Amino acid sequence: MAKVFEKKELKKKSENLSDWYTDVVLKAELADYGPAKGTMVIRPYGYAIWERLQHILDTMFKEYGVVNAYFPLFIPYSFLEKEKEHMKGFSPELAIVTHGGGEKLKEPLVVRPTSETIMYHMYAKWIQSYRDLPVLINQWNNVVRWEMRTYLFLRTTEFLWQEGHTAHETEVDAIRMQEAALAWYQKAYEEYYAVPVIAGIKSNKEKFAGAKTTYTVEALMPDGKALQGATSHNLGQNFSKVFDIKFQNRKSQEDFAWQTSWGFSTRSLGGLFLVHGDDQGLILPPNIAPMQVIVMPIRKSDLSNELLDEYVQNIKEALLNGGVRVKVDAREEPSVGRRFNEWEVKGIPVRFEIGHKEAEDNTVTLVRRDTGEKTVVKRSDMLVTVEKVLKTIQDDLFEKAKTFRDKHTHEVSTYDEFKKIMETSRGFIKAFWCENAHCETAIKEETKASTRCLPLEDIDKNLDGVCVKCGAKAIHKWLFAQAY
RNA sequence: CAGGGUGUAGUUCAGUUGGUAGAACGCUUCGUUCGGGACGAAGAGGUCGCGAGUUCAAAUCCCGCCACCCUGACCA
Repeated sequence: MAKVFEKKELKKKSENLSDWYTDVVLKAELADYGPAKGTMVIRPYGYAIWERLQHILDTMFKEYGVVNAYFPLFIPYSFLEKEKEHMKGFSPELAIVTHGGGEKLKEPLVVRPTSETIMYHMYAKWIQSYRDLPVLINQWNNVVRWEMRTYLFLRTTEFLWQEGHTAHETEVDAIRMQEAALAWYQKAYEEYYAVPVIAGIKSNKEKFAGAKTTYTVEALMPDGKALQGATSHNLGQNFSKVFDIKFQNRKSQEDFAWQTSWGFSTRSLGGLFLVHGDDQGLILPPNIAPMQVIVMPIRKSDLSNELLDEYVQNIKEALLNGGVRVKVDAREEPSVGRRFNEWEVKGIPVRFEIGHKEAEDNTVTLVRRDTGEKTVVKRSDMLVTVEKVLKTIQDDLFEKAKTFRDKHTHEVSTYDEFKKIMETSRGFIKAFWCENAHCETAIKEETKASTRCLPLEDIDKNLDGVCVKCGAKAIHKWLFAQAY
């Protein structure tokens, strides 16, 4: 097993997850605190990760036929009031502009917490006929929700996301869209973030304000709390009826559009960082890492370094041509040990150490960030080996996270077991629930665990059980956890 | 909003009974180094969170305010 070099200044993940998280986000230069409360600056390294994710999701959206657009940041206050549930859900966390240009506004403007209302106002103008459908529009933007307490990436006053908003002829079409979005999110988490998720449907209490149903992907964090990774909503005709999105259908009848909305935010990055890091810092899965390989030339002052530099350049070009995202760290300072540490904190999956030895032997020394394992690789095998190692790291990280998740998923049949787990290791709990909101609220108050979802794979199972809380008839095992 | 904590150099912090500002790391320059946080020399850097007060004198004492962090309720 490879030697592990301890970080002197970094807080230990193994001791306190939340201290470690804050520390690593700042030291890896992912983000910094903004001057106004609850705001966050996403620094270039953190933003590069977000840009990768944007590219990945955006490609999937476009293949499906979703197009991008941009809608205004400001929404007339009255728009929010139109859909009752939507208003009720969002009113406590709205930022409202009351003055502009030195004058009090006649109608206050809401800084968008989400764009259903303003987009659907426009959709009503654009949609007349079934021939205008479907409308599949996404926007990459920022939204503001005035949270009481904020946390880097996981909960900030302003956050970045994409919000897809669609209108369809039939509910079947809408549900197909809703499911497609959920599948994209699952894929982003599992294949790129290497974070296993459970896809399911939200309870009435937990669903999006104004939605008919909400799909979610839920991930388990190392402290046993769950992160709602992304959501996809079937809005039914709730919004089309209040925003008057009417069209004439194929039978020449007037009908309201069937709608969906779906979103994936920078919160997901918080989950990504929490899941994979260790006491040495971040570990980024190769598929999402902006830099997959960091090449470190190791110079000698008593030798000419010309050949070494040339060899390093040659390696870099070969990697780039092979489609590997690579950066060379040829800085003279600080010393090499410190630079190793910097890149480890940043979680670059693979490091190449290239000194005179490697340059002479036509090799590279390859070091895995996740295991610390060092191997000497022949120049001729380099590209194939790197690709293999990157894939192995990606798979290993996913498996490791999945093993943890499965180990911390408990099926319980009694409320005592339920409470005991919540008091100790936490994690996911699968238990029968009668689907009555009273029990859901009581469980949350008593154990902090809320329903996360009814896993999709269990929806069609009609089991014969009793509610873990009240003992009434229950047909589904729901997934519970304390939420982030 | 409630509870806890903290505000002094870029960062982390020390600063005794009130006496006029310190350390470490970081930063800059020069030189020697580089296979796991190197070393030497020289340097730059402060409205002690803000306001009012007590005092000959306040980082230090009193009063008020503000900001941020952590823990809860809310939430993607």
